Amino acid sequence: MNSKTSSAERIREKKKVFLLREQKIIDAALALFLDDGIDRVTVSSIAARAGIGKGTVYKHFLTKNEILVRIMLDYEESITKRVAEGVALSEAGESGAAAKAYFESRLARPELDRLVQHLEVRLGDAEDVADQLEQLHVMRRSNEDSLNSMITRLIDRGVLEDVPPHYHYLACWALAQGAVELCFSRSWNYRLDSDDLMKFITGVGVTMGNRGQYRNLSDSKASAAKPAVDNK
Amino acid sequence: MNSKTSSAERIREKKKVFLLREQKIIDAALALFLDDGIDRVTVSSIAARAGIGKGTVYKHFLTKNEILVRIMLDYEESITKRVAEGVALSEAGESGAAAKAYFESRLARPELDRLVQHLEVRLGDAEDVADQLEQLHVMRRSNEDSLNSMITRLIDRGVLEDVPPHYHYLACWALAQGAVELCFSRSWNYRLDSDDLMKFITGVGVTMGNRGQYRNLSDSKASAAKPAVDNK
Amino acid sequence: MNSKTSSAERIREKKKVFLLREQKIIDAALALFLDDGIDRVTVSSIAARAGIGKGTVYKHFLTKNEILVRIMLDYEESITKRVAEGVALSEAGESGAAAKAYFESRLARPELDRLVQHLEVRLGDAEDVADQLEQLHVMRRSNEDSLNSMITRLIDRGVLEDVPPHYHYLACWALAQGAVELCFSRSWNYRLDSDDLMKFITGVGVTMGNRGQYRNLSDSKASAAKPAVDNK
Amino acid sequence: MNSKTSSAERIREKKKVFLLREQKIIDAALALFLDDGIDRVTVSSIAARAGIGKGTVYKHFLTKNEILVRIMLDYEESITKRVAEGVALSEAGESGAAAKAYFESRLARPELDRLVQHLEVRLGDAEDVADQLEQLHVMRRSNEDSLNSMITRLIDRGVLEDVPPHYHYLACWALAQGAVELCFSRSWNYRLDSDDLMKFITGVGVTMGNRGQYRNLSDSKASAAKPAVDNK
DNA sequence: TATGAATGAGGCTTCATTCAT
DNA sequence: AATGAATGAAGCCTCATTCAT
Repeated sequence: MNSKTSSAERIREKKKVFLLREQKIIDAALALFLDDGIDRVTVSSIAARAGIGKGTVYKHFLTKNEILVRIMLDYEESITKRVAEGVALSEAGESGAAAKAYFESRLARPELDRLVQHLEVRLGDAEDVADQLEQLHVMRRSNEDSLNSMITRLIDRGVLEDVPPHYHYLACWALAQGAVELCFSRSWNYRLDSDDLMKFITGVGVTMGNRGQYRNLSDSKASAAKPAVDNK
Repeated sequence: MNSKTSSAERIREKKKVFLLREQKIIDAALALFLDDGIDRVTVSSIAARAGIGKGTVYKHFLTKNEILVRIMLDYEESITKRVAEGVALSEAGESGAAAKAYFESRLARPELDRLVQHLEVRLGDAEDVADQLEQLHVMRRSNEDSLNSMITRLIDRGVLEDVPPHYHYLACWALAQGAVELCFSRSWNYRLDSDDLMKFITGVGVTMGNRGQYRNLSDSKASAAKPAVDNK
Repeated sequence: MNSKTSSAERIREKKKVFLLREQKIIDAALALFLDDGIDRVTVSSIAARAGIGKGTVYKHFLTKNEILVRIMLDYEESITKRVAEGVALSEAGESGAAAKAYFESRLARPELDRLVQHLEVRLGDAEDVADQLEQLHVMRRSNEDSLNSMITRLIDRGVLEDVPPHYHYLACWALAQGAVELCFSRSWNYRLDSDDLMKFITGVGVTMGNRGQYRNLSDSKASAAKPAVDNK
Repeated sequence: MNSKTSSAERIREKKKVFLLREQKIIDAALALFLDDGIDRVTVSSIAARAGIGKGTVYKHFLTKNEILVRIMLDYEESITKRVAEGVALSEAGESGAAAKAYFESRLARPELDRLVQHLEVRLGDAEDVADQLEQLHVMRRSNEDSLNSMITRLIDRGVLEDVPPHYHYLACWALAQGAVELCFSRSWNYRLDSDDLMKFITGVGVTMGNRGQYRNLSDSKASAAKPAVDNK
């Protein structure tokens, strides 16, 4: 009996150690990606930073790519969670809460968000992690239904421009995506006050698509100059 | 006299052929990048696609990276040109023309715009081509002055939110950047009607930052929730 | 306790195997250099001759050049050791022992000595291995002090010509250097009896610079013709 | 008649121009070898330095190697000539004149002499210039007969040690060879007063092998210490 | 005749993955 | 179970030589 217990204990213990090490690998990889750039990270360096042997990494991940997707999945999960909270708030009446939550969560650690963006590009259509990538997309789309219904409601209430509901959150996604990239662009002189700048962009994101702002481009010449007035 | 002429002719002819071949290389590289993904393109494959020998590539470009920057510079040039036209229009009174030109030129060939974005990341801080990259940034910044004064005027006229002028065009940049990425994101179900979606986003871009839309996030709880109310 | 021992054993065993393989690489490189000439030796061929994979070579040496310096250092070490013994003998009274040891050690394997000379030239000022090359020179200079004092003593005793002490060992170095090259020169018909020839040269080396042999070249016309007479 | 003359003139003129250009190529190659090191010289760079096209180089030399041998042959010729003069002097009574001429001609431009040494190694047994290399060796050996008879006479007169005559000039060759290398060795601290040092070595070379200095190495322990005394 | 663009074999090096210990 | 030495495919770049103009 005792031996059984201790054996079960031991197994549980081992699993725990195993999981801890897995996390260690991911943390090491993440740190290296952020420090050195995607290109310069090798499986060797990850193992070294995690303080384990290179072969051990392959006990946890079948290929190097799996480490990458894992980082992406972990990140996406955290985003999804925060957005879900925002959506709940929105449905409770705060119309902008979802968008705000979305922006804030993606801009909370822009360097990480950007890394995930780039990892995704890098993976391209790697065959070995096709499944996990699909999983990632599923995750991202998981909010679509609730977003759609939320936005539809806002449209019905006249808050948002009456366009297909996904236009709104795709625009949001695009702006957030670009905002993250903006944090690291070398093409601009201003980068000091990025905090306030990000608040401005978030503000734009939260209100973008509000009624009265969408103009068909064909007549934008005439109307684009005066939307502020029109809204009154 | 005749011989002189023909000799000069010949030299000009050679230069033309040379430049044509250079363009051939760039086209081949571009096509491969778009078809196969950045990683899978090798100097060999570029040469093969261009129908020339591997060594010939190095008569035109000192390193592989130089091909990449060249693609970037060519693209940036076309963007810069179109934006300059838009800025001119804006100053002639059409307040949204600059932003519109910017969006339209970047969204004209989103796959190319995206490629350039990724090439830039890939290049990172490659020591060869550091100069050309700087040149690229200079090019991008070249519009800043005219943008700044244009926007300042719009702010003075009360069209745009009174924030530092660069907030406006950086937000624009971000949205365009994200919009491009959006075209290729596999995370969303809707991708059929992208034309109209892009118009919507362009519309957002053109009007973003117009007066009355920016709310300080510090009190966003209170205020962000109410634009919907205010609008009624 | 047993496990500890065996673990330590295993580590030691591994190190031994590792070092053996390293030696294998060096031996393979050495053999190839001597057989095929410096130019024709590639990392691939070294690996093949050592019976290992190309990549394995890079577990032991960071660059190809490091293999070269390693050969040089190993050789220099053996020379230095033998010369140090000779110097000790010299100081114990046998005035020519140092020079003799020097010549004998360099002429023991002239093909190897020559190889090292050429490797050094080939390395030129390769930036990798700059450190190791400096180490090599340090090693060579390490005997200078003891040589200087030894020779100074011989000069004081009237054995050697009274010139700056380093003249003597530099002349020695030069003769040895040339003697080695002589073994492989294709410019001369006689090469059969090289053993006896080398003894002759060694004899020259051992006695070169002994008193009465140095004539200032400025009046050599007059005097150089007569040492034969003087000696009688 | 006039046309014939002018045609012959023209041909002669052309040949002259052709030969001048050939010399230009050689000079360019030589300069580059000395400036940049053997490895870094390409056919392209030679052509550029000579101010002609790369293809033109191949009108004068069938392969790159032929340029190298040509440099070697030119140099050897100059040495041979000077030595022949020295030999003549020697036979006129100045016993050391040949050796002295030899040393002085080789040490006159040590960097060039060294270059030729290295070129020879680099060429190894290149098949394309095997003939010319043989020619080079023939040239070097061309003096052997006169050297042999000259030295034999000196041996008979008791000036030189009674060993096979070629021992003497091979030792000379070796010392000169080493002396040249010495000029460029990085292994020694002293390199300032090289002029005087070279005179010392030349002195050694001129008198090396004079009677009384050669000791069979088997009994060198006993005798090597006292030759100076013995000679008196 | 002089040219230099084109060629492609061949060199060095990196790194994801495997597998024997 | 953990390790890390071994592997070799694959990539970038150089340069002697050729040949069409």
